[in-house]
Order: sequence, then structure tokens, then C-alpha cells
Amino acid sequence: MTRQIEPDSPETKRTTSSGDKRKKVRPGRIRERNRERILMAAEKEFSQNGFGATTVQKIADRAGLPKSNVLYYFSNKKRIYYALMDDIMGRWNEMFSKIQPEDDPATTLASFIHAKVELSRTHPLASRLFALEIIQGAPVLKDHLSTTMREWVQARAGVIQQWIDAGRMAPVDPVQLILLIWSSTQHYADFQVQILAIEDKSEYTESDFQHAADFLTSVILRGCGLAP
Amino acid sequence: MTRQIEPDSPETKRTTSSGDKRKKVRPGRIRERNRERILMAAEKEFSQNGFGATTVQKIADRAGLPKSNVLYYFSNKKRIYYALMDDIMGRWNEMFSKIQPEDDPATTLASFIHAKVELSRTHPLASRLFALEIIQGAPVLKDHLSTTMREWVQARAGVIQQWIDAGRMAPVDPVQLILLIWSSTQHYADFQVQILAIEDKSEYTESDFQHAADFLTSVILRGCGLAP
DNA sequence: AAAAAACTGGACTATTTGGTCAGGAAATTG
DNA sequence: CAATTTCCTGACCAAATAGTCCAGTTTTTT
Repeated sequence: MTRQIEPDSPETKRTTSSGDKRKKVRPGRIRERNRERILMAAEKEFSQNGFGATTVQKIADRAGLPKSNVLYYFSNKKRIYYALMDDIMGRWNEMFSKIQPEDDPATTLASFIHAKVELSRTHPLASRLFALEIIQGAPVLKDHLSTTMREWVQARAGVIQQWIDAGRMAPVDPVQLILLIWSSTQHYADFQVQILAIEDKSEYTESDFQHAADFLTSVILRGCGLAP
Repeated sequence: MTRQIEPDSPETKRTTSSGDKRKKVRPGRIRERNRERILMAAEKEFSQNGFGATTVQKIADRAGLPKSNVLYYFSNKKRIYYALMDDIMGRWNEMFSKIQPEDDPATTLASFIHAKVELSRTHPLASRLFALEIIQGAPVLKDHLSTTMREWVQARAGVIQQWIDAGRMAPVDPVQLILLIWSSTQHYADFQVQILAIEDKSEYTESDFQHAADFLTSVILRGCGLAP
């Protein structure tokens, strides 16, 4: 996808295309690996402390690099943050395919729910980082929200509305439905600590996510008149 | 309710009971008014920047007081944060009454949803502050989550289970149901910017919340087999 | 009205922060 | 192999920060 997030100027000369992780580190190609390390460290730090309270030094320590090296790759703290946001939005964009009016509402919604829960499971840090950004007023992503993401939602909402008009599901507000799915799934990553505390567990198992996805699917589908 | 949050030592001598806002300022009772100003300013700043990135100076500026004065009322930054968390948990505790097995499931759930949406509407900053705390690992509230809040949820879940056993609603996981309601309602405060951007509005109206509450009620009740 | 308590605010400090920079190491190239 | 380009880093700095201190002022109590 195209890079849209970085407002200032290009972050640093990119010798290789970014975005594809875990590439086998070819000798002499330290660069990619370091960049990746920094981003992973930054994701952890930012999602734990927020942008303002994260120090470049802590990112550097976690990445096992000297601070000046981190600032060599990303000329300043904001650029690291932008790069992360970019990655996150990219991943989110790739994940969910188009939906068609001909598709089956039940299967489509179910697979959307599962995909979103899966995203919470596999990328909890990214999810939390996104949540922090939004809660704090989306200083970086505001534009993205009112363009790309808005169109994304409107397109899906349109199809859902067609399903409703065709009498294939109950008449519920499509945008609200998307928000409901979004929030209830996102929750499993963002409020992990709360859920674990309430359920008296120390960590999620894979089947917890399975269970959550099944629960959400059954309630929401029934709530949309798509199950008995 | 009892004050449980403040871990260190008592914050400062409290001459009057806190928690009750907007008391008419009696002459000479500057204290309450200043305390309140500071807490309101801090709520705004913390919920916008998180704990670490909020400076005492900014709180002071917003409260219209000199920094040293703020530090006179609250001996350090943490104490301000604790006081806020305390208020938030207190409000949350007061808000939701006990539920009984004899109650009607549909009405009870509906009024819970409405109350929670209402809380998002009237106290968005508190909601976001709570969300920030949880996302960042609940350093302050962790204990509270695994005791008070856990019991709160378990008690409600027990009643819901009784409803299910009595065949008064569909067999859904009660804890998951509470989480679903929690997350979907909380969302309206926490992700306000995202929702506004997606719906292309500049601010919520009262009827937006009404609409949201109605939507959630209808889908979730139907999802629990509590509506046709 | 005097003494005590509560409050105010400017000056100060030790520490931390983001970011710069000059020069050295390593790789690449001719 | 030498020249050139790329990559890396320790030392440094100006700005900002949480919190202290204390001398003075206002309010409350006696």
C-alpha cells in the first residue's frame, strides 16, 4: 500500500522496501534487521507508555542499540511513531477484503469477526498503540480516519444496507453494526489486563480467543436476525 | 465508598470529604474549589497525554494556579492521578445497582446498557483516562480489577446464569456478555474521534447517544434471545 | 487582636530529555 | 588497494521537568 502517514518529510532514505518483516538477514544487510528491531522495540514502548512518555533511550535499550544509532535510522522520535502508524494502517488495510452484495451476510460477518479477533490476538501491541492514538485525539491518524477509514466503513455499510433492503437480515444501522464489531473485538487486545483480572487468569490461551470469537459471532449474528 | 486507590500515604490532609463537585463556594472555602479545579484540569491533561507526558505545569496552567500551589494540594504528580482514579472507580461503583434473579432480564440489561452509554456521554474524559490506565497495563488499578471489579462482574454473571438456567434467555457466556456491553458502550467515549471522523460529524449530539443506546439494546437483547 | 494554621508564588536544583555533531569504522567502489 | 561513500557512535548541550524551599500573605481559631 502507499505510505501516507508521515507528515514531515521522508524519514530517511530507504534502501530497501519496508513492511515485509522477518526477511532472512543477508550478510551485510544489517540495516533491515536494525530497522526492524527499532520498530519492534518502539511498538512495545509506545504502546506501554504512550508517545510522550516514551524516551528514545528506552527504545534504544530495548533494541540493543545506542541511542545515536536509533536516531541515525529515524531522524527523530516522531518519525519512529509515524512509521509504526503506517505499518499498522497498512496491515489493517490488507487484512479485510472487499465484501459484495451477493455474499452471504452470515458468513461474511462471521469471518469479519474472526479476522478481527485474530488481529487482536496476533498483534495486541499494535492494537493498543492504535487505541492510544485514537483516545488521545488521533493527532497523527486524524486525516486517515476521515478519508481512508471512512470510505472503508461506508463501503461496507452500503453492502450491509443492501442486505437489509433485500430482507436478508434485520434492519439494524449498518455503521453502528460495524462499530459494534470493531469495538467488541478490539477490546480483547486493548483491555487484556482487565479481562484477565476479571477472569482470574494470568494469560490468554488460544482457545480463549476462539471462545470469544464464537461468543461474539453467535450473539451478533442472532442480533442481526441471522441465526435462530 | 471507601478510598482504596492511593498506595503511598495519604495524599494531603483532607479537611472536607471529596467527591462532591460544584459545591457552592462559601467565602474562605477556597480549598474545595481549588482542589476541584486541579482535578478537573488534571483529568483533561492526563486523558489527553497520559500520565507520563502530562506535566504538573500544564495542569497548573489549566487550573489557573501556580505550579507550587498545585504541589501544595497534592504533594506530587502521582497523588493527583490516584485521586482521579479513586473518583472514577467511585463513580462507577455508585452507578450500577445490584441485580436480582427475580428481575426481568430484558429490562435489566437494557437499563444497564443505557446507564453505561450515559456514563460515556457525561464523563468522556474519565472514561478515556480509565482506558489509558488499562491499556498501559493498569499499574494503579490492577489490584482493584482483580478484587472489587472482579466480584462485581462475577455477581452479575451469576444472576445472568440463573436466568439462563431458568430458560429466560439464550445460553450465552455471562461474563462475555458483560464484556460485550462494557466494550461496546465504552467505545463511544474512548474512540469518539474515530466515530466522528467515520460519520463525518464534528461532535456528538444527545440523540446520537440515544441512537447508539437503542441500537446496542436491540442487537444485544435479540442476541440473547430476549427479543423477537 | 493575637496566635496558629492554611495558603501562595518566585527562585532554585538535580536530573532527564530530544537532538546534534564530529570523527571513526566498515563497506563499497574504481 | 586506495579512495569514497555509507554507516555508526560517544560526547555534548540547551531545554524542560518534578519537586523543594521559604518568606511572605491570608484566613481561621482562640
